[in-house]
Amino acid sequence: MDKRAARRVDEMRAALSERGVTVTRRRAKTLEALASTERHPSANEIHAEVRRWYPSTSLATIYNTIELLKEAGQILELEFSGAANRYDGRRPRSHPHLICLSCEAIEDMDDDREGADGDSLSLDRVSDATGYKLVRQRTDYYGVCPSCQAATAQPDGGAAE
Amino acid sequence: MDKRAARRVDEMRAALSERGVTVTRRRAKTLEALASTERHPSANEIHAEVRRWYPSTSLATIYNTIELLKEAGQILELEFSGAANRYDGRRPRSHPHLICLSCEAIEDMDDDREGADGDSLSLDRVSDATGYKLVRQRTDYYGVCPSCQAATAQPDGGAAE
DNA sequence: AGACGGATTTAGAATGATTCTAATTCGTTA
DNA sequence: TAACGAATTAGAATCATTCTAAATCCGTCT
Repeated sequence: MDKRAARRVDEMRAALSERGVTVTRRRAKTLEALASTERHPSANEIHAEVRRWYPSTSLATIYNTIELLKEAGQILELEFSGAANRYDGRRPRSHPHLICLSCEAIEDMDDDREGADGDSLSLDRVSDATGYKLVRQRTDYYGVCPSCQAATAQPDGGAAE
Repeated sequence: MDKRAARRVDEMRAALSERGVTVTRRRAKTLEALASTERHPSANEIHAEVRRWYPSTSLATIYNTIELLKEAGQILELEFSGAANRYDGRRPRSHPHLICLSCEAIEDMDDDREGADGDSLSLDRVSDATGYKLVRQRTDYYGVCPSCQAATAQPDGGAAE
């Protein structure tokens, strides 16, 4: 686990403790799984990871922990109807994602130098304009990622279609 | 059905026919249901509407028609994991929505005078910046709509919290 | 150490939207 | 009318998520 992930785990831990939630060993592993990947895992993938340490862990426990993290505002849930939801535990504030329709990869769009509150500013502006009391936003771009494009490219390498 | 809805139904019809899809009576009613409401109905709601004319209509037929419309780029699908998907048949191009977490209403955010291609410009820009071949985007704002705020307001009507 | 109590966890059942399947019906054309 | 392909139906299947009741864990007190 790199330094950034460790810092993130500490933040999540603190946020949970603050709400009176015990951070059990399984929960700790769940936090680690979330903090140490860029891949936006599904509940199943987190489950598989936690199971490597605690093989008896039930999927319900993973969902339970995810729910607690959501309540604490420490995780971003990306909903899909056909497929499993995906989770971003590294950057819990709303931010845009790039979603590959071919390989289902999900990438953060903003780079790491996110100055101040770029996002919430916009939330506030929209709240003012619409009268809604907004709490989060979702912005996602759907398409085909560069490596999937390469994988399906024509042999002649020319311009597409 | 107002003029705008009628025009929209014609567009959808044309788009389907162009692809060799027969527009049966059930399908026509489905188009009408989609074109004549601002409410972003779920498959179930569309089903209920179509059933008023053709009571034997199966839910599978609705999903089938939705699929055809998606392929023709004539409908916007808003996915949710816990709840049913909602559909926007009036404005099939990507555009932002306001989603009320309390009453589940979904409102279009842009007003009607959408000049040219505000959206796709942004899609192109992001495509260039990321190398993705993007085909659509999703932008949604989640919060509590004005009328739900009013419904839960304190009796004294003072500033919140 | 032993007992207690509340929180956590488990396994499996329940839920609900969506998709699939096989059989039936419909519409058109000959 | 017969025949064909497309559309439709009812119900089963799928699958992520949530629920439930029972079992387990863990810290605390005796």
